[in-house]
Amino acid sequence: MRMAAGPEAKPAPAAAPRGRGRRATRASGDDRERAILETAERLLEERPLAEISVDDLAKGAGISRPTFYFYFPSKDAVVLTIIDRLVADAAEGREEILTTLAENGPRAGLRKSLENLYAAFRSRPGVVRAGSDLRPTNGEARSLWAAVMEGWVADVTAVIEFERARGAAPAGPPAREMAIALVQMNERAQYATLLGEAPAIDRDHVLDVLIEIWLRAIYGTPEPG
Amino acid sequence: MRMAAGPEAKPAPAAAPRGRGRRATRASGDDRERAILETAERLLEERPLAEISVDDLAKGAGISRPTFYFYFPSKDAVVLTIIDRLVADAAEGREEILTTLAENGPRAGLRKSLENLYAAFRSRPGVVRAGSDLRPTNGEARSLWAAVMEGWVADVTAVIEFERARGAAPAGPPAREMAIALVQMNERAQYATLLGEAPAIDRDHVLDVLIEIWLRAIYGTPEPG
DNA sequence: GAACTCTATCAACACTGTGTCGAGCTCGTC
DNA sequence: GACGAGCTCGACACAGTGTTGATAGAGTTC
Repeated sequence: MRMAAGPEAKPAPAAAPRGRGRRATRASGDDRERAILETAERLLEERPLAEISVDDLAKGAGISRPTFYFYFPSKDAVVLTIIDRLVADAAEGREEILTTLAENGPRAGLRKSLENLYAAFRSRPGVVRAGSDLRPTNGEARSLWAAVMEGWVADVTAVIEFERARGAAPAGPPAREMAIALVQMNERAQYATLLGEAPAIDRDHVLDVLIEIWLRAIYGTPEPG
Repeated sequence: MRMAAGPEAKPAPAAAPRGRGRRATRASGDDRERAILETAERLLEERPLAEISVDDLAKGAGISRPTFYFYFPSKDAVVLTIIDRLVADAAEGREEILTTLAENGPRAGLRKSLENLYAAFRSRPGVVRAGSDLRPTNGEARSLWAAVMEGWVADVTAVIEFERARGAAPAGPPAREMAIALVQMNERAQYATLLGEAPAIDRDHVLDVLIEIWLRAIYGTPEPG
């Protein structure tokens, strides 16, 4: 299986490489590129990635299939471009989580951070699903998501360590491993809810439930009897 | 996209319908069917499902591609058969979780239940990955897994409600929604660890970390400062 | 022991989708 | 007015799926 996308190792003279799209240019065909991306976003909200062909994208953008390949090296590359942007959007409004927590207190601060984080995702479930669908077959999708997860894990690890250091949170498992579990829980639970999966937490409760578990996991010690 | 497998609505006279495999028979060709399943299991530990073709399965079982279709309606059907069995294996040794908890106490009981639960999965990571890879494109895989999750969620919901009723656990979010989040966390974290994903909890710590979070989530109340 | 049936087998086909090649069009500019 | 760069697509080669139809053998049944 060929690894999709990535600018060719061809000449590509001047002009900065612009993401996963066309081989460095600035001419008019930018419209086409945008049309392809918009078609993909639209179709992804209608049906899963596996049911969208390169031809669908080409037709949707008003070009032929071979012409599609002038703009993108594969269907995957289109989706990866869209995901890139989504992830960037999600990261954008994000403030330093430690600051948010300090300013608002644990519960409200956590809620603020997570609400902000998921805002971008909630509006494009189809894109989220596509990204998830891509991971099994596409190494680039895997490493992109891995990097995103790693970022969140690092943040949360810092929070846990900070709270433990100032005596607000009790000792427990290694902060990083707790952080991984919590971030993964959020990923999974939010995804299930967003895509309307089988057992899933109700849309209006997800954050409440997840936050409560985070707080208990980080600040609480069980005294089971 | 055709929905894979399922016994045909054809005549199929006597003989109980035997899962997703051949159209009801008992003749010699059982060997072939087994050979296909074994080939699939073997190849899945070598490479992902997407890189295994029907031809690979046929060749591996010493038959031609059309003959494969005599035994299974599709590649997906083969994988679903394997998953069915894996899930059955996993459910097999399982005892009533409430009993286990009552007998061993929360921490040890939970550990015992989860250890037992994951024993079957740990030995066949390739099959687990295949099941996961199948979900995006195969509705049957989705509902099979949904049913499995639903079973676990029901068990855990019962545990939480029981512990709350007897005063061992404090009130909190609806038991079922907590259960969903916790079960989903386990699914995701165990999967990441089993498949050696990017940020993942260390193999030797997963259960410890997950159990600690479960205990704190179920029995603990945070008093954040 | 001829006719009949039912399992099992595969060569050849039809189809869908991907990605490539090469020829050709349309500009701006030298 | 011709050269090159950006852009376009018809036609191809390929890989994979699922189907059809013909056939071989094994096991009744009369």
